[in-house]
Amino acid sequence: MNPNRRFKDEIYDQFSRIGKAVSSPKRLELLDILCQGERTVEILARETSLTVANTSQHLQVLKNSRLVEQQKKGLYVVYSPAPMVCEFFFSMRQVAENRIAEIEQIKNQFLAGKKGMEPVDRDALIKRIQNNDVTILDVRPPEEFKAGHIDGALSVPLNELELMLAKLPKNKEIVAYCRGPYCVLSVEAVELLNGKGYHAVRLEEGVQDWRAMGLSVASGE
Amino acid sequence: MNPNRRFKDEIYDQFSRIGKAVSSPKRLELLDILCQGERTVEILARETSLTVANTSQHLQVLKNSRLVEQQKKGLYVVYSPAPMVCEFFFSMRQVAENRIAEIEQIKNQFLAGKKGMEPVDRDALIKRIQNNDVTILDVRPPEEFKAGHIDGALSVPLNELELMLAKLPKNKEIVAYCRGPYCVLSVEAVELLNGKGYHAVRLEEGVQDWRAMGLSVASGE
DNA sequence: GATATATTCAATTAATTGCTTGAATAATAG
DNA sequence: CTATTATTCAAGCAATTAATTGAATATATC
Repeated sequence: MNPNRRFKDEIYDQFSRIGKAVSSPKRLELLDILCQGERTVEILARETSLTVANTSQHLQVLKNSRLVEQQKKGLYVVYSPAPMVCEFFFSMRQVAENRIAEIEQIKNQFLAGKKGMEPVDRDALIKRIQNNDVTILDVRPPEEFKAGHIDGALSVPLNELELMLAKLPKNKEIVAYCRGPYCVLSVEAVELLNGKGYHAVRLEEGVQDWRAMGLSVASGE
Repeated sequence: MNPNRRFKDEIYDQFSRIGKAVSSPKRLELLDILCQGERTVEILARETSLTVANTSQHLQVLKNSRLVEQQKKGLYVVYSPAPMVCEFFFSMRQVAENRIAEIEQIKNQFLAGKKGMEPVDRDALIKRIQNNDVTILDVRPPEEFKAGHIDGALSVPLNELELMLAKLPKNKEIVAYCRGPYCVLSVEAVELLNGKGYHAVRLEEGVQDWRAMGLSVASGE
C-alpha cells in the first residue's frame, strides 16, 4: 500500500481510539461522573447501575484510550479523568445538546408535570443571592460539596433533606442544584420540598457550569 | 425500570450518537477534510481511498448524528460540517495528540530520513516573512487556496510544482504548507524541492491552525 | 495464616458495525 | 427519450463489541 495512505490510516486509527471510547453511553456516563471528581470502581458501578465487572471493563477501555487515569489507594482503585478530557467531554456535550433535538425532548418529557423545573433566570438569581432573598441548597453528597460548591449554598444531601426540613425557612424561596442538567438529585429534592409546602425551584446548572460562567465557587465545609 | 435510570439511559444514548459517529477512523478522516471546506461525495471518496458507496454510507452516519449537513447542487451532493463540529473535532484531535504517544511515533516514523521535516520555529518564520526572506508555498488545490491561505503565500498546487519550478528563486529558502499535520502534500513538495537543489522545509500547521493562532489569513486569488 | 472485600480476568453469547457487491434513483446532456 | 454521471439503497459476510457469569488477584483485617 501507498505509504502516504498507510500513514493516514495509522493516524486516524489512533484518533479513533478516543472516538471508540466515547461511543458507548455507559462510558459517557462514567466520564461525566468522573469529571465531577475521582471515584472508585464500586461507586461508579452504583451510580451507573452497572455490575462491578462491567464497570471495570468500561474503565479499562477508557484507560486504554488514555481518557482516564488509575491510582491504587489501599484496597480501592480510584479513577480520575486525564487532563483536557473534561474540556473535550464538555465540547461533545455542547455539540450534542445543540444539534440533537431529541435531547431537549427527553428532558421535557422527563420533567413534564413536575413543579419548579422551569429554567431559572441566572442574573435574577445572582441578585437574589446578594439580597439574601433565597436559600440555595446543594443536594449532592457531602464530599462533593466539600470539593466545591456555589458560594453561599447549604450542604443538604438529598437523603438527609427530610430530616433537615425543620431548619429551612418556609417563607423564603428555595433553589436546589446538583451535578448538572442530567443529574436528578435536585429534581427529587424540589419535588419533595414542593410536596411539603415549600416554594422550591431547580437550578439546572451544576458547579462546573457555574464555575465556567465565571461565578464564585467555594470549597470546604 | 426506575424512571430516573431510564432518563439517564436515554440521555447518554443520545450523547453516544456523537461518539459513535467519531469512532470510525474513516469518518474522522472525512470530518477532517470537511473541516477544510465543503466537498462532494466523489471527492471525499477519492481523498479517503474509499469506494463511493462506502463513503456515502459513512456520510449518512455522520448526517444522522447531525455532524454534517447535506445540500444538493445539481448533479452533486455537497457535504459540509455542521456548526460547532469543527471545534469539537479540534478538541478531540488535541486530546489525541496530547494523550496518545503513538501518534508522535507514527509521525516520526513516517518522516524519518526525510529532509526539511523538522518543526519550524513559528516566531522566526513570521519575522522572515516580514523581511521577505522566505518564499511560502501553499501546495493545496487552487480552490482551497482561494477559500483561505496564509497571507503572502503563493498558490502552487503540488501537481503543478514541477512545472513552476522555474519561477521560484533558488537562493531563497522555501516553506511549504498544506492542510495540517496529517496532510502529506507539503511533505511531497518539500521532498521534490530538496531533490532539485532547493532549500525547502515543511510547515506542519495548516491554514486552520494559522488562523487559530491569530495570524493573518487572506482569501481570493 | 485465614478471611473478607475490591477489582480484574477469561470465556461465552447476542447484537452491531464496516465493507463489498450489484441494483436503484436522481439530475443533466445529447 | 436515451445515455451518462453522481449518489444512494439493499443484502450478505466477517469482525468487533457489550454484557453476563464465574473464577482469579490483590490488599487489608482479624
